[in-house]
Amino acid sequence: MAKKKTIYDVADSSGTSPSTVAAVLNGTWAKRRISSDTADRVRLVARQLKYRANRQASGLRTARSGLIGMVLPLHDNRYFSSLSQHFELEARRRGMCPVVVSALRDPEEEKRTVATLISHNVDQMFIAGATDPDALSLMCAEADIPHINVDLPGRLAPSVISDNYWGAAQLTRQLLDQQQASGTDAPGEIYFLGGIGADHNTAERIRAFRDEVTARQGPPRPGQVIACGYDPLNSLTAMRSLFETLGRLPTALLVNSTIAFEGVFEFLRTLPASAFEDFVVGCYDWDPYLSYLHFPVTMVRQDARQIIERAFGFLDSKEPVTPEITLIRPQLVFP
Amino acid sequence: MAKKKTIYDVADSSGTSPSTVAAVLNGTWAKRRISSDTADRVRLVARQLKYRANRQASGLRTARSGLIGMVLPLHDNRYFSSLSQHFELEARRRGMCPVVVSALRDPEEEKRTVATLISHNVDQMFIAGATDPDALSLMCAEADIPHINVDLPGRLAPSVISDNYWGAAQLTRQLLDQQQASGTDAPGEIYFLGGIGADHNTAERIRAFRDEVTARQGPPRPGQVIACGYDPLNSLTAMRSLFETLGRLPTALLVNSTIAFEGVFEFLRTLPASAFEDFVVGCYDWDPYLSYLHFPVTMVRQDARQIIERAFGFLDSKEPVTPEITLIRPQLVFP
DNA sequence: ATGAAAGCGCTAACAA
DNA sequence: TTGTTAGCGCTTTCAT
Repeated sequence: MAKKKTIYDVADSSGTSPSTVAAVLNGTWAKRRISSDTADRVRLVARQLKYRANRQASGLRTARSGLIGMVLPLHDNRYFSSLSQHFELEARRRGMCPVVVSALRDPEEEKRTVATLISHNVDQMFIAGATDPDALSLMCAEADIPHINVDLPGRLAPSVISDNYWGAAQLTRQLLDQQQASGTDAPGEIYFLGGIGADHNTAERIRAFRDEVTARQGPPRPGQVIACGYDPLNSLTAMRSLFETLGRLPTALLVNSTIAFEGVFEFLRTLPASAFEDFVVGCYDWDPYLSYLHFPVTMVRQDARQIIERAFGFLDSKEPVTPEITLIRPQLVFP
Repeated sequence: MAKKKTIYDVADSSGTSPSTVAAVLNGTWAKRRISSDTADRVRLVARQLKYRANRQASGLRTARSGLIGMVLPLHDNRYFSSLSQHFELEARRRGMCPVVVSALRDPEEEKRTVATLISHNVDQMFIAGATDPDALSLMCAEADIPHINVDLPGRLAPSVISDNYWGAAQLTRQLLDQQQASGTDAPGEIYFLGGIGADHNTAERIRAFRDEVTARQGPPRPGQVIACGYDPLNSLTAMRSLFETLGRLPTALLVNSTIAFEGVFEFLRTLPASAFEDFVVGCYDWDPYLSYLHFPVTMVRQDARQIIERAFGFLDSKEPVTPEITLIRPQLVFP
């Protein structure tokens, strides 16, 4: 293979110097007042030689890279992939190369990932849905890399997250309204299912659920909140035992994630149509097909676009960095 | 902020030399036969100083980067995100840092993306679902970067893609069987809807559809294949006008993608249950919720894991590179 | 308006 | 077993 061309090759072939070539080719143009003659010649030769800049070299020199990193739990999840999609869009708009890496909610993997990205000198970092955002924050801080938390809040950097409390409150209220309309709003009749109590987002949603239920029906029993995790298998089991305990469906149910909903539905589908007569259900998170089931589902759709835009807003601004939390309201999607 | 530590700092503080430090810290360990004493001392000091290797520098020197790139159309699509998820997994397993960038099926964006990745000296490249794989192949070849096509085949590098013909043939046959079972298998009664005829994958699926239909009922009329694109709005319109033309649903329908299916369903849901009596439907591509609709849907699930694994197989092997196409059979998912 | 040269942090000969 | 040194390709003073 032909050896890679460098600015020296271009300089030689165009009868100029490396520094001139560099200036012409990377827009430092203005500083050095280069004649448009030379500039044109350099560009021509560069094209002929198929010169390609080496970002490692320029990065080494400038201590920057043009890369912007994002650690993400997973790709195959509608909400997360929506985050990364918008992240890439905004990164591009800023002339940077987005680098999204998933770390599977594994704390060690998250740290390794961040360390790797730092070693490649990413200019900025998005920490999305990390299990321990602050640990990653520290790493970034030590490397002097501007960074921001997204989806889950941290204490050491600005965080832009969904307003989980608000979203869950709206959804709960909606379910309670529907319940009331069908006259089945007896205390103890609405349930929250799915998620992990220790998780910040789930905790906020549960808090909202409790508050709203309390306002209408008095404080819920502990058994009304079933934080059985996200796995469909768990939610299937939980749903089945709930049904067996009650001898029927609850009159209202809030499912915490589309994934948990899969398990719930797996059970629901086994029931006859009559079982759904006085049943209202909602899901925190959105999936187009959820609106296509044989009973209506109210959903909460998180605003990935706005979350990302606001997050970039923090990184773009030259304001001093304070670890404030910005809440972005999700959208209620009616059946 | 404290200035960044280099191997020189570590060398000084540990009373050794830069090359020793480098050797200890990056596993060149074996070549230089370093005493475990020095090694330990170096590692200790490195930790104390919070030394972090600079991959740009080492990459510049070695003409490698430890990065492995992937260009992808989109993130928010179950199949693609499944591809990237497996890609990352395998990349990690090989000690490389995966860099996935989406280019929105925009040929220019694809080229820009690949150029950027090349300029960062990625060691290998995955070209997934690109609009013009060969253009990207050429760029990689010029930069001497081993690369591979995935999801869509190219002529200049090995390609690992779904066996679209096989999958669509299976699906079509399944639909024809069901149709036959209900005695509605009159010629002209099965339709293919969605996708773009010019797209390789769609073309293969249509070819299979044609062949299977021909075998059973004789060649389909042109109108039985409706390649109206992927947009749900288009498929909604197409579906509606098909219904109006026939005065009812066709007895069998193969929808080419879950996205197109959204539009189809948007129309179907407006119909009374009676309309579905003699209706069988299949979808090329998989979504868990599609099995939850009020009528059964047979799906084709592409095997992202195997596609990625085989693709890595090509890159791992030292065999001479030939632009062969490897077909991976998808899985038929029954309702 | 342009060139020369130092140096970013690391690796790999080559010495010792 | 370890140290010295010459680059990798680029940017950036400082000269001219």
